[in-house]
Amino acid sequence: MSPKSKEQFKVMRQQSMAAIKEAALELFAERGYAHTSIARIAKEAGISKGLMYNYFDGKEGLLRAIVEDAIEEGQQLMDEGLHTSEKPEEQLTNLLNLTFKTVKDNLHYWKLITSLAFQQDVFEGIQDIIGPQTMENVMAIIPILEKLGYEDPEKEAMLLGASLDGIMIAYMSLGDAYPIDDMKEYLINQIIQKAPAKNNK
Amino acid sequence: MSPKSKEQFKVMRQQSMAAIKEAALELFAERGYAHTSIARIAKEAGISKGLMYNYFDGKEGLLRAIVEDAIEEGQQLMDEGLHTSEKPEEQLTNLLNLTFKTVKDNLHYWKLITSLAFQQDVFEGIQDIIGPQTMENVMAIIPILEKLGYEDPEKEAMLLGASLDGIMIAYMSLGDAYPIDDMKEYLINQIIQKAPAKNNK
Amino acid sequence: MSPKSKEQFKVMRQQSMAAIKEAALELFAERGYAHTSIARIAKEAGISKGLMYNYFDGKEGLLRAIVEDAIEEGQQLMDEGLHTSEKPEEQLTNLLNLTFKTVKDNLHYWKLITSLAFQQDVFEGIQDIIGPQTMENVMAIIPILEKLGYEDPEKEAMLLGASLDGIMIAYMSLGDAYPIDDMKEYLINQIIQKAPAKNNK
Amino acid sequence: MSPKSKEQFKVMRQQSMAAIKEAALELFAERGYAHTSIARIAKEAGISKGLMYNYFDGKEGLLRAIVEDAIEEGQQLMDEGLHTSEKPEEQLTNLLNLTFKTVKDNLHYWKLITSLAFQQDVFEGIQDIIGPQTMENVMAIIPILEKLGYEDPEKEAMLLGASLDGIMIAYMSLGDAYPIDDMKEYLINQIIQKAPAKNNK
DNA sequence: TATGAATGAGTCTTCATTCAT
DNA sequence: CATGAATGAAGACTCATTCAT
Repeated sequence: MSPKSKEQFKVMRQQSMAAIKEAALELFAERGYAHTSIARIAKEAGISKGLMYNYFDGKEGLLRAIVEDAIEEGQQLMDEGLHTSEKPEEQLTNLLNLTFKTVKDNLHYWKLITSLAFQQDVFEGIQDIIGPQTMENVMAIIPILEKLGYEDPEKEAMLLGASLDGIMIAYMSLGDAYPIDDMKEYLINQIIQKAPAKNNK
Repeated sequence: MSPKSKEQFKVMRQQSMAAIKEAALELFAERGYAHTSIARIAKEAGISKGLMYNYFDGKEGLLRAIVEDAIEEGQQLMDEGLHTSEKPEEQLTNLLNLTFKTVKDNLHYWKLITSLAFQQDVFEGIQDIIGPQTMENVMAIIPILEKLGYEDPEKEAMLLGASLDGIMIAYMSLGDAYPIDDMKEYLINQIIQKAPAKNNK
Repeated sequence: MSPKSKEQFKVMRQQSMAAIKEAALELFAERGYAHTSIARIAKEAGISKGLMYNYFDGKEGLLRAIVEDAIEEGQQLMDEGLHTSEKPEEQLTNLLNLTFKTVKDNLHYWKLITSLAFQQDVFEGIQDIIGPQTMENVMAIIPILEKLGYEDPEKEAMLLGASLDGIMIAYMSLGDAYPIDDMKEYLINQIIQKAPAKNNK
Repeated sequence: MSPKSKEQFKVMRQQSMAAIKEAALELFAERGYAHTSIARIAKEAGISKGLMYNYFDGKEGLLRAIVEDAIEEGQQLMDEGLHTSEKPEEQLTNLLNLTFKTVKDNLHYWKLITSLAFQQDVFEGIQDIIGPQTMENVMAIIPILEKLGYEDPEKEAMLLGASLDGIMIAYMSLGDAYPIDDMKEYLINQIIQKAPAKNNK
């Protein structure tokens, strides 16, 4: 009733929601959305099944909330990466380094996102969130590639986006058996070296 | 005196199996394995639920049969592509053209295969079939890239494999909104052009 | 069309029916009626599922046919046992020896009959066959026990019947771990020895 | 603020479990395990199909829980029967009276146990519970028979066990048409009378 | 706010039986 | 007479969701 207890409730609410999302994220990513039960999530999060329905709009709503979090976080990091330097080589290097770091640090998020990306059995709302975001990321890279002298920076950006997706998928599938750091270095080098250099007056 | 001949039975069986696999392939690819019910497959294939169990070892067995078909077909095409020319540029061009054509012609297969490739909720046996096959395809490209003068053909092959995966995924997600043919041309050109040319004499 | 082929058909018919009953008996006895499928019986008997329905009235009809065979055979042996001697001790000994031998030689039959005897989930017709037969066997022993001097031969016959049932069940459950031959000797001795001796002159 | 208390939940659980076990016991005993469906049990118990799975590990788990209850109860009564007197005749009389009373009072339990005892289509775990228990009961009787002067108390105990089994089966099959009380009296008398009397100085 | 008992629709799977040939 | 493909009803089991407290 008192303002203080309202504040306390809010904190508890946040904690519970975070716990639920964290548990669900890990389970969705590792075992798949369909094979993860609400009961299991609740158990892992240390709360009751019923409580989940106080905070999220069912299982689907929970998934949506997680995906939205992931997108938001991804966007923030992408923005940071773009504003660290003026030199396109460094911008690109920073951006890719950041991308790889982010994926490695938040493997659960990316496993989930990627697996949802082309699962048609997932609720439509989710696809509508993921698709545009990918587009945006590609768009952000175009100016950098332009400055590097690429004649067709749109295509190169799309190719880079596809390569990144492919590398991430391999990494997610194979785990540490995949030489992701070597691939990162190789990818960055290739993009910078094959760029028409003279443009860089 | 006149029971159905063995030949007749064989034909019936093969027709039913084909109908079931065809219906299941489309549904698995478009709606996902988990969200496709046996009842739906049977309805789509025009047979009863029970008949599926005469031919396949449950839902999982059906999936496995479909995947094995896909792998087998993919392998055949890959082999063909490698033996059409001696020039590495042509070999690569042929191989990639063939790959893109195959994927476009058998979109259901590839959607399914790709979606399974990093779905954790799928049975282990399936993963064990898909993984090695991908490896083999990458290995087959290494010698071609070597002849093209690449210093690190293994890495370049892995990068190419990843790029292909990424392009295919985008195409599968976005459909004809994705300029897959342009991407193919661009990819082929890039790989050939950025190859250390002098090696070729 | 010719008489000869009619005869041949009859022989084939008998062979097929016998093969089916034999296979079904073993499977029913060892795995239970409910857990034995028609498909399995047909496979074991080396015939097709459909053929079974030419000879028997479904799964239940098959069971009934087998039980009737068993009852008939049991009755024959019981009759033989009664007419081998005039001395009640020998009659009893013969009868029990024969009973034990029959059960051991036709374990499948007796396992099946006994398991059916107090399974309420079995079709009513079956119970109606088994119950009276048991009664008859008990009745047949009464005169022997009377001659042995028992004051209450009906009760003693019922007790003997119950003991036999119990021993058989233990043997069927435990197999050769149960000392059935020792039990037989012991049972026969007990019945003869505890009989009021003076009658025996 | 006021969720249901743990105590309340516990009561609810126990009520539901008891209702389920009670309904299942009766149905299993009267219609057989295989022919009793979960749906029927739920209907009879007045709960939903799903609830059963909250408390028991499937149909088999339910059966096991019931059997374990029966075994436990049986063991308790057996222990009581042994400690009421020092005279072997009275001990035996008490034990058998108690056994018959228990069976009559808990007919469902004993029908179920007995029918399971030699049903091959029942899960192995169940057999492993029933077998040893039967053995124990037989062993407990040996010392009493020894005191009564039997030369071979092991065999006599096994015979007694078998007779009891046989009587119970007849009673279970025929119901009140079987003179179970007369049989009890007769059995007790026979065992005591045929015992080598002089031992009893 | 929080709990977890209860629900019931939906799923996979089995199998006795039918039937065209 | 003989086959085995095909059927479909029935059963066990799962799990997202609701609700009384």
